[in-house]
Amino acid sequence: MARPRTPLLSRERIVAAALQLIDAEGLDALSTRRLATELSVSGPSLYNHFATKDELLDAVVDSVIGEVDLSMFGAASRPVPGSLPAPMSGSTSDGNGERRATPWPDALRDWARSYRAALAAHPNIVPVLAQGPRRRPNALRLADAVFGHLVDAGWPRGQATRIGALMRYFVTGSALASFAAGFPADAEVYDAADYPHLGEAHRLAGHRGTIDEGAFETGLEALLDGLVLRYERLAERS
Amino acid sequence: MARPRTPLLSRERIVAAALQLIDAEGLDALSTRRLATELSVSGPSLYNHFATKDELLDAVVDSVIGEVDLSMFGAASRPVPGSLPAPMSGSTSDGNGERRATPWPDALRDWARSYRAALAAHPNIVPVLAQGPRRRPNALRLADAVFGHLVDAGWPRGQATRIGALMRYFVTGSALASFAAGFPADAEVYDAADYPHLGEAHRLAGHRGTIDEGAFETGLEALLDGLVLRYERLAERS
DNA sequence: ACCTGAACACCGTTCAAGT
DNA sequence: ACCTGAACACCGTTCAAGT
Repeated sequence: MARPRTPLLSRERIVAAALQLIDAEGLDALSTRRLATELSVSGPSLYNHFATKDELLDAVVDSVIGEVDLSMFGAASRPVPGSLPAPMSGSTSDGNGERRATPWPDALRDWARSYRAALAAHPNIVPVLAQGPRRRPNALRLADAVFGHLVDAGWPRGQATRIGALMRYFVTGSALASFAAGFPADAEVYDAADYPHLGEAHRLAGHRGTIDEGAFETGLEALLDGLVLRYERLAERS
Repeated sequence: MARPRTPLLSRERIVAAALQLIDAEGLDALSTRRLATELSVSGPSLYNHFATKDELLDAVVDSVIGEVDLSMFGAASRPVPGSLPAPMSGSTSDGNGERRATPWPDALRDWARSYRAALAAHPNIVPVLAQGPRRRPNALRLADAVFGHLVDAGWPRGQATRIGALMRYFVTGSALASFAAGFPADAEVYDAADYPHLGEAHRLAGHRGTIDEGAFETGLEALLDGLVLRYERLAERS
């Protein structure tokens, strides 16, 4: 066949197929040869669009991060060329055309939920994603939006950095793997002599959705309460 | 050579070499053939000691979790056969020989720090470890100790489960990857037009130790403050 | 019981060749 | 520019053979 008149592949098509494969069968199932087969081309064809498998993975990760809503920070959530700019819902206009920024705890809460939802939809790729923004544009935009909003809200830059970090810790940790599903459903595992308090642990996996979401929400609200406390102490000193 | 009089390998030696390889060169560098070479044996030899590579990885993960201090919960931290039982430092004896359990926020704080330290020493294996306890004895002991302590402290079982989960989210998230090191040290990356607030981000990687630890400590204390608030509300209602 | 080499079905990546 | 098949140096795992 050699070169067709209209290209068989595109970066977008490759990224979408890769994500689908990772979601369905895990990170280990993504091989360049398998992916190529899925796309009905030969293995080496992919190298016309990505220099290495790592570069492809970077693109997959950034496409997932692109799904995170950043509008509460007054930023467009997606830098995809040609896409419409998002409305500035991070600031609400009052009757006089003035803008009020979303209070930072509310912005952080909404963002964290959207962040978790985007990642939890693709848990198998979270280990790659957690490596940080690196040179991935959507990940850098996310970091920029969070940091900028916190600084604008009055947090010192050093504190704002730490808050961005600890929020990422919590969200990526919660999306990396289900807590409840980590406990085998087989009651035989939990020998009372070895694990006296895990007698009911075999029931956890059956409720994984509610347990994981409950833990995330409890942790998120506790974290925000603790940060509000620190913010108030900050104000007292000035 | 065939079978030697004294075995060349043991599970312990294999696990130690595997962890060393993962720490030094990453999870991808661990191949059964490479590991065998490191141990001066041929590839298939490992299959006399572990049924699969996954089983070997499970053993590596559990050896890391075995390093986590659980003594603040009044539990031995390591179930290794033949090891001495840890002192019951989770309860402190007073002058009358009575035992007082460590207050749960203090126990949780000490445990979280030890947990993070153990994982942060081996970040490359955290994605595997975050899959949950499964059938790994040290991981099950850890879950048992945390849950038991919280329930004994008066937390309802459902809440205790969620707290165990959200603590794991935060600790694994913080150990999975450095926040600071995720930002390239190259100032060229942070185009002011695209990322208006990241003008100093290229300096982050240089301070990775202090930034990551500061974020962890801030998040941990905020989380504990938020949980104490909830614990007080719990007491009010009864 | 515990090691070996040979073998099988895979990998990521390079490269010359085709249009 | 974009695809192909052949090739290279790797994988995890099985298995018959050796002591």
